[in-house]
Amino acid sequence: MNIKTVSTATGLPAKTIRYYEDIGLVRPQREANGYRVFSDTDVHKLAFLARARSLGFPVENCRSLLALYNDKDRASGDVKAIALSHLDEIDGKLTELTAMRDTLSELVRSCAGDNRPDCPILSDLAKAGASAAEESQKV
Amino acid sequence: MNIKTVSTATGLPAKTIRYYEDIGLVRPQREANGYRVFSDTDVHKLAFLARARSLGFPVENCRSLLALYNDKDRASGDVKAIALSHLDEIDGKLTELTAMRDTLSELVRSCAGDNRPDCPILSDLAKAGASAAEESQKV
DNA sequence: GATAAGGGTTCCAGTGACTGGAAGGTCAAG
DNA sequence: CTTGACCTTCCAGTCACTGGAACCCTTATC
Repeated sequence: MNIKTVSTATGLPAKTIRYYEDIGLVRPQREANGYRVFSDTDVHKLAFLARARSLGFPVENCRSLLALYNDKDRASGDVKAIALSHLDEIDGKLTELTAMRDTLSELVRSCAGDNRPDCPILSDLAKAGASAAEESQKV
Repeated sequence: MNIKTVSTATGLPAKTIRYYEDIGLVRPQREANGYRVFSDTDVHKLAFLARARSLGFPVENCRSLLALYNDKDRASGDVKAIALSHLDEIDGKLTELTAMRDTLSELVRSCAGDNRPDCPILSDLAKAGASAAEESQKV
């Protein structure tokens, strides 16, 4: 299998597949002409990676997950630990994004959005107490 | 005002403030010794930027917002347009992250997380139909 | 045999928004 | 005169690709 076929099969851009080889996630064979040849195992690995990435796992987590997948003596606890910490990460981002959306949608709601210059959005951004200085106090 | 003071006042790391100067968001004066001197206006600008960034606006949006803020003949509609498109962006990310979290928390829930190797998380990642190939079909 | 289309290859640079670190200049206090 | 806390610039690294240039290989067609 050449790279284009694998790209179509896994949904990963060819560039990404080459990148994954660069960082040692897959090691396809080479033909005499230098072309990569992917085995079914390679394709399976890449599909695994694509799925893990689509769940937002960082590449280094994907590497660990792949290693665990290939380790028949693994403990599912190790896998779960990675997943849990990633879930935590996601929950943190969700909290942050939700706060942003709430603030922002309120600002958008309150802005006339016409030809006049008065703008509650800009007023909010400029208002003294709202800077990140206070945000950082929280931590 | 020197950079440390401004950093404390705005909550922005000194490195970030220098970076903002690099990309032309602020233009502090210089003392004879080469030190940056920030006026109240500079500090106000930086606080504005900090607040806008904390709402997730990309730096280039911040630049536009700052320009609109300084333009007394602005139309609030221009501000609102930027905010709306950013809100859209955020909503997209929220949707994506929520989907990830739902999938992931279900997987975590179903995994024993003990010393045995059986792991529904890995099974899911490895399962054929779930690759990003199908995800990309949706688009 | 020339050529064009559609593969493949490598390598370099850029993305966003910083962040870390090295190497060195400045300043006030003791 | 030294210490320590400032300040400066510049270079490299982050993350996970992505774009593009420059070039090679294969197959089909003229």
